[in-house]
Amino acid sequence: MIGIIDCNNFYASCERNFMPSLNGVPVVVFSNNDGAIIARSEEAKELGIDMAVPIFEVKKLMKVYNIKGFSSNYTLYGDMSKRIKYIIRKFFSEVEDYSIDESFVSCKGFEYRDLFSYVKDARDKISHWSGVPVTIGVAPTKTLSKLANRIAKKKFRAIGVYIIDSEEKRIDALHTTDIKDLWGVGRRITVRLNKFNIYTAYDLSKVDTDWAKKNFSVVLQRTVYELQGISCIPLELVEPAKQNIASQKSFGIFQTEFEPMAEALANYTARVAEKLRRQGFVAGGITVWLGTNNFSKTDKQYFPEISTVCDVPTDYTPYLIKRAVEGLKVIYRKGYLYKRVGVMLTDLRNNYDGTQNLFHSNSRDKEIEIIRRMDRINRLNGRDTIRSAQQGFNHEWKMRQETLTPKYTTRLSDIIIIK
DNA sequence: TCTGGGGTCCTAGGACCC
DNA sequence: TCTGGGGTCCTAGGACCC
Repeated sequence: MIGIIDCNNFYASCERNFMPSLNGVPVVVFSNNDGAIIARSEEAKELGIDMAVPIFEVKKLMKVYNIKGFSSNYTLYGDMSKRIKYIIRKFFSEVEDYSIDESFVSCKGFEYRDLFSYVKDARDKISHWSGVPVTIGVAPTKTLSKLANRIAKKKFRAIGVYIIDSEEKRIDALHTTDIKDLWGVGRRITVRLNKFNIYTAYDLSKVDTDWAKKNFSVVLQRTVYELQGISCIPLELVEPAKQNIASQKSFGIFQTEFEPMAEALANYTARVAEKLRRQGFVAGGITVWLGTNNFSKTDKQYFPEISTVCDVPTDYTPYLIKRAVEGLKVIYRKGYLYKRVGVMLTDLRNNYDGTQNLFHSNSRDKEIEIIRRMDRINRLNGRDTIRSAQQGFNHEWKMRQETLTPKYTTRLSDIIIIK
């Protein structure tokens, strides 16, 4: 049996955890740049606030019902996630951290005790100790455990646990689930499946698995097997090495000129390079892209992209910034209203994999020393205390975050002392 | 006026190898 | 005049996830 532990309304619950006055009050969290809704408390859902709606469409509604809205605070959510996962490991020894707010756990070996009371106790303690309520679904496969979790949220909210442990419960869960709500079936596949008269998880569980592979893909074939109760998506207990690290952000206001965008790009590159070093990787390549506002019906659209290979795989920020800005120079055109710029470090490998380029002088040792000291100074004195000149100081492009809460758990200056 | 960001996996087709 | 078969690797694009 496999369990999925899912935090309820995670971002909204994190905000609420540090502001008890928000209990019982409708709360929403905005996407970066305060653009759209990405999390809602139960109360906000009941008031008809949908997921991914642009803020300007619900501004009125928010005012009328006094819905509290917050800019997303990923530093806070990331740290809360770490704490919750630490607690989860007190109750389950085999855990796959699946996303910021979800973990799959193995319930193998629990046949010898009362599975329900063990999971229920774990659920209550994880919720209580972390301050973020969680729900647990348990079933023979990952896909079915997701269904179980959904049922727990919809029908057994107060209990917070649902287990599919009989044929009867499996069939019932399949009948009451629409294919569009299935893990692994998105918008496109839903439309195509509907054309074959497949509307519920039950319909899909009845199709021939070879047919699913032939007409769709192995991905859908696996989903069909999993719905039938045959597990074929295993728990991944070891986190696979990252392949890419990327950063893109929308500008607070449209940009037209090269310089401010190069400045934004240099800053995003500095961020991904830090992340790269923290994880002990070097990057073999770098990709840069630009984009106009794809929602506009009247603006000219332009979404260029360029990929280059580093001379030597590296984690040296000044080099990466130089390459990124060179790339930007190639794809930038005057005359567009730009909405975002992005950068991705690709072809990641361990930094002890010391590939050397025959035609480059061996200056790597010096770079390592420089970057090590820079990271140390910035860690002690704050990010970007030492920065590349290209990163600038103006930052007129920076995203909107008008209702950002403090980084309660991670930044010294934000910790509130109660006397 | 105003619409997020960071990832992964799969597939088909082309280039290339012997 | 007539020109194979089996395989790998890479890339772009599509689809999905939270």
